[in-house]
Amino acid sequence: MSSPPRKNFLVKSEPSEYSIQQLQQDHHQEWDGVRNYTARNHLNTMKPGDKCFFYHSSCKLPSIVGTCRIARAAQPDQTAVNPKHKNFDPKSTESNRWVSVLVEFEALFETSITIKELRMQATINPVIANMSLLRQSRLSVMPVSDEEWQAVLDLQTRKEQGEDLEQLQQQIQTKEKQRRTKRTEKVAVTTSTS
DNA sequence: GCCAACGTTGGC
DNA sequence: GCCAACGTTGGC
Repeated sequence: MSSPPRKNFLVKSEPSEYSIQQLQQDHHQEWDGVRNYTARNHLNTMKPGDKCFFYHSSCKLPSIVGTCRIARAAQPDQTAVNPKHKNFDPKSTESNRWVSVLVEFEALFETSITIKELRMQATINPVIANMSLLRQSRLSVMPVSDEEWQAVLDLQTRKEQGEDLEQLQQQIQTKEKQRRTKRTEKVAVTTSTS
């Protein structure tokens, strides 16, 4: 019996709250405190072995900074029904509606991929452009397709090998601008000679 | 600190 | 079920 195909996700955390460096030290961490239905639904689809990009949000350089694995499927989020916990949800005390998963450290990227780089790449790569991270900026737990997963890893490898992802994009933009200018000039000439 | 893009709440 | 008001997220 073969195991179901691995799925990919992206989880966000403010590094001032909980960073990937902290996860690297802890090895495992209960991913609790998610209080959004869409994000929760994604938590519920997670299975042990699934992979996640770890994203640092609300910081100097918002970036995909590494990866982690799902170590345990979703179970009721105990912090939601604990009145003393900062993530206590008063409306959850009767029937806890929130869940948490257990994540396990996998890798810290040598070079992070910033949201800025992703947005630049999005203009030339439709796979990147379609990522939930760019389309639903407020979602904290989201699926990542195999294609998207690979595209980000490819970017990461290229950056690690010294390629300037923003520089490349600027060159392309300059070329496009030149093409547009040429076209405009051509039109201008055609118009003036007619 | 600003603001856009949402998600949630509650009156009707 | 609609929608206005309000709250939150997160990039900049």
